[in-house]
Amino acid sequence: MNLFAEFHERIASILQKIIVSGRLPADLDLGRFVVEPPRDPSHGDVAANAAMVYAKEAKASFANPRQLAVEIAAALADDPDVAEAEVAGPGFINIRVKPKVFSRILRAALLQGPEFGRPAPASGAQLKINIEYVSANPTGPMHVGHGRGAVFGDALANLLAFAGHFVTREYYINDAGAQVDVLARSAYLRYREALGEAIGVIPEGLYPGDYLKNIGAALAQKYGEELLTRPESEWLEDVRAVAIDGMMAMIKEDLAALNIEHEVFFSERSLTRGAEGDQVAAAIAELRRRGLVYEGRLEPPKGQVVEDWEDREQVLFKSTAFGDDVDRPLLKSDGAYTYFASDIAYHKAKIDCGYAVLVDVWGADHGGYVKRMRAAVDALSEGRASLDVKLCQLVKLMRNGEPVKMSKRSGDFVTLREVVDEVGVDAVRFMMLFRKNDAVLEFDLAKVIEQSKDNPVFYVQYAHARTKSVLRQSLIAISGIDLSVEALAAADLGLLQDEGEIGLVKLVAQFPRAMEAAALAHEPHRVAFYLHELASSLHSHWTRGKDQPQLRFLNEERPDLTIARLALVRVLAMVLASGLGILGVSAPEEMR
RNA sequence: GCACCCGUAGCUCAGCUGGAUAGAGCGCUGCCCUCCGAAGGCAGAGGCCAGAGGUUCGAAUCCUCUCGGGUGCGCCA
Repeated sequence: MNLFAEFHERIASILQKIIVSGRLPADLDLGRFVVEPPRDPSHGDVAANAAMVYAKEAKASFANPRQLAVEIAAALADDPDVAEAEVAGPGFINIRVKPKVFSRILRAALLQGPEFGRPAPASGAQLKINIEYVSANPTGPMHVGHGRGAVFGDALANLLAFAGHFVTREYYINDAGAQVDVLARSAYLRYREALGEAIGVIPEGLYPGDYLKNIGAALAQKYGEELLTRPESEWLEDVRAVAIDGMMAMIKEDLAALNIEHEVFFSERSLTRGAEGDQVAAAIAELRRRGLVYEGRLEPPKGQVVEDWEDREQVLFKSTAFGDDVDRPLLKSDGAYTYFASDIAYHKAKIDCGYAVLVDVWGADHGGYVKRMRAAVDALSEGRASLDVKLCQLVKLMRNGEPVKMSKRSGDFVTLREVVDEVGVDAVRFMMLFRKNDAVLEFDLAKVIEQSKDNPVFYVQYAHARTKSVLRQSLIAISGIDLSVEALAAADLGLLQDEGEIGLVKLVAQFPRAMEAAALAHEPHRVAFYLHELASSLHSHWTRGKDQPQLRFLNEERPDLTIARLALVRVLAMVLASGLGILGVSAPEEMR
């Protein structure tokens, strides 16, 4: 039940009648106006801009937007839910709803529980969505930047699932490029070390991290000294496989520490070595069939020196036909596929799976790659699928306002795991979601564990704990009280008349709309900000009970009012828990 | 040189796919605990929304240009 969506429908049907009467054009797009909570509460509960949006189309029959607004408002006044509908400013329609509407919403929220805010399945808006995130190279442990993409992708997946979509969480394993060969060589060195050899300093060009020692040991365990005497060409493949498996196991552990679990791990290597043959070749052939692949030359990039530029004829994808800046090569000079070619095949596989929406979560340093990827998806899907690439900006790790030194020395950097272990999952997840994905994030290790109002994680969790505290308290203070959903739903919710209570109810009424908007925009941070606002409103109302005891939730002289208030408190607890659940952050019962 | 992202209070950031007098936290000033959890709240000061044009009933939001910061620019992934 979404109050604002309901009024959008009602106003649309009023407009429809005006259309039938011939005073508005028949082809009017009734989705263009918005119905929203007004920023200023004195403007009422619901505001619509329909009259102004259609001012141009209404010109023939209405002298000005206000006149159209007056007609709409007059029609709305007959609505049994409307207490008052008036026209303000250049043509805003401000609606004040009857108290029973809020009682109804509160009751619906109680009865729907965790389902509150989820669009009805009948809305027909469910999409098959694939969201690919993390996809860190399997060559080392994840750092904090990876963590941001991981948390963002995971919360977005939760959000889209909450919004009723069919969501698949996917990880693309870059196990085919040159860097996994480097990984294999690095692991081989550790293997020799594990067998007792003194390997000295790790040579330039190999991964130096200590985390490879385990892989070396595993190799020694599995192969004994067997690989020592063989040439690289004979051990590379096996060592690589073991190393990649080991790295992926490590990455999965790091993700598990953040409560993240992917459903699909898609191997880049499988695109060319899998059961389905060479899917990259197939994808290129597909594009070629559509006349989007040709042999040609590229200009060297201007404004920067490319030392070993070799002007040669190459196989190009005509991505400029889909908005890219230049056409992109599909084959390297040695004849192997470019990474882009593999990625085209990978996205083709997702499209062929029937996904209507593809979401890729990347680091901001891959921004230059977005246009060509979207071009490829547009070319291959022919409108059946859309691609949204979400770029996550970097994370600046701080401690008490001072940047944390990231030593460039061999493999010595702050890992994601270290941060999670230090401050906890909830703090990491919430803080990374309390910022827009494309804004640089300052992450202060000291502040996120501070238990005060300037730490939004605790601020919101504390609000939830407080609601639970009241419910616990009520059981002690009022003997025989029934806190079941059914009993609370039967309360006379019209007794909630204090402005603080009404403000809270109104925020609850906005929850479905806020979640829907966040899902539509692919912006989970909006969930975090909604929760922060709700928490703030609760804390504020709570403190009013200090000076005005009659405002406290528990009022022994007014059992009917107390039950109504507890119904509100229970809904608040549920909405907070629901929102925190989308973010993947826990909702503690108490925080003493 | 080109493309993409960012520029909002002293600091860190929101601003609900164009709405009404631009918001929050920190910091600063002054307040509120015999009382459901003060890990909280209230009040005040603080802004040419980088700048200039344009689009329209209406712009922090959309378009163009300028300035400033970041990222990237066949064969790396």
